[in-house]
Amino acid sequence: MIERDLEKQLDFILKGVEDVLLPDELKTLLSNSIKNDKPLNIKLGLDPTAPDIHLGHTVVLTKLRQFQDLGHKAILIIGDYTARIGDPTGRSVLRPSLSPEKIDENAKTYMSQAFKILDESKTEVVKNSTWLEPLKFSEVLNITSRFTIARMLERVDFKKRFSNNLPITIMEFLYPLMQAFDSISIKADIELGGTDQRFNLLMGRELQKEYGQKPQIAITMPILVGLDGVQKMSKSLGNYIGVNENPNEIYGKVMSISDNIMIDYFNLLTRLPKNEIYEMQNDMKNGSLNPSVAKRKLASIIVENLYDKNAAEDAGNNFNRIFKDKAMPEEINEYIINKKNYPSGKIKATTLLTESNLCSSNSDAKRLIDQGGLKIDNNKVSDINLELNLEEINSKIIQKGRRFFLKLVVK
RNA sequence: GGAGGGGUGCCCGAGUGGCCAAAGGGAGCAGACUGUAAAUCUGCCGGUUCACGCCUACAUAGGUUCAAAUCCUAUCCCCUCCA
Repeated sequence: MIERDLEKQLDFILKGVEDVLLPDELKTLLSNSIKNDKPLNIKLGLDPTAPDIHLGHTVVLTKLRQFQDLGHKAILIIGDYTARIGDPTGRSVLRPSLSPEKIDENAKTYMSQAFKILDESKTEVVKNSTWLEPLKFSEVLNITSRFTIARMLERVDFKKRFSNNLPITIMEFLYPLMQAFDSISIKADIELGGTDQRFNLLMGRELQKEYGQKPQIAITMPILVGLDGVQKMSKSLGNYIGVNENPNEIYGKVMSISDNIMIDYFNLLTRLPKNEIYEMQNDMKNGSLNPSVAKRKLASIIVENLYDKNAAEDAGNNFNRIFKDKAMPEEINEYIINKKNYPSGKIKATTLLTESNLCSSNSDAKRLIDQGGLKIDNNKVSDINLELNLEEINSKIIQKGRRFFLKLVVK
């Protein structure tokens, strides 16, 4: 079951990672696992604080999936107990705590999305309330006695808050310890996390040592840049691709990323071998590979990962149809016009655009027409004041720019 | 508790009485180009109007002025320093 070739394993494991603590230990760990044919416990903890995930979150999931592919055991920890505190990482204020119901609800949607990446049949899912809830206070004391305040304050978030006289609750101090305790409970060999998790991952090592376990290897993954190519992918910045978006949308959004962040995406979001990615990079550099071809491949892989091969193919075809052949997509949303609302039997083109939400205002609609961006049944409209006869436009297709289509239905 | 700085359009940010619907950048939209929804270039980018204009807008509420984002007063919020 386990990939026998150590170099091959390393090749996949190290692809795209930000940092490994410690690389030498990782090597021996892997070769022992191969020798004894014993899969490693790969830990990934998720706090179900946000219900929706985007590609940025899948970086670490993809890495975990890669471990699964290599024959290791993925253990996904739902931080239902830790979520009650909230990870203080990157926070300058105390997180509002979530109700257990909300956490449960989040966890469900979170999981269903995470399993688009992970192989569900090979994933062990556990809630950390399983062991954190029944923990005795004496045990908590035992854990806390092994760490000092100074050690905790090494952490930047805490240090900043402390020196700025912002409150840090003792509870928050406990967070990294709880996460560390998770590692003990499942006997983690390797824990994955984002770069910001570095401190927490290290705590796991320390505590494992204290408990006489072999300390875990910590592997951190870099932050994924968003569609703008500059800032990190995040929902609030609007530069994200949601895991639940439809295939066409995902495909198109991937095609809209800058050529120069493509390789990062290949490294972090696909499971292609390192050398294949390297080759593509080279070929693009020397001109033998057109970047658009590579990007199509990327888009297609990402859609396939989240859906399936067919969806990826369809999305690719759809993209060709619209942007290469400049034709219409296969499926077009309908927009229903209610005759009753237009007793004259006519509707202004601008009104239609705003009513259907293609444009945000009449001025916007006028601008669009003015700039030559409106087509009705493939004919460019250039008259701002154009009035359309309801009978005539039934089942016709209006197009805004290159990407937005609506099929009119007059009822 | 004291001292100071600040709140501007979707975001960042300039503007300190009229030339301000408000520089510049980003995002967004459109056009050109392109085997890319890449890059690049061009235009647009509060609402309404064919247009002149009008309306709404620079934290909130009042006020001074022919005229305020800009001055005054009060209120709310944010930040920095001191205690």
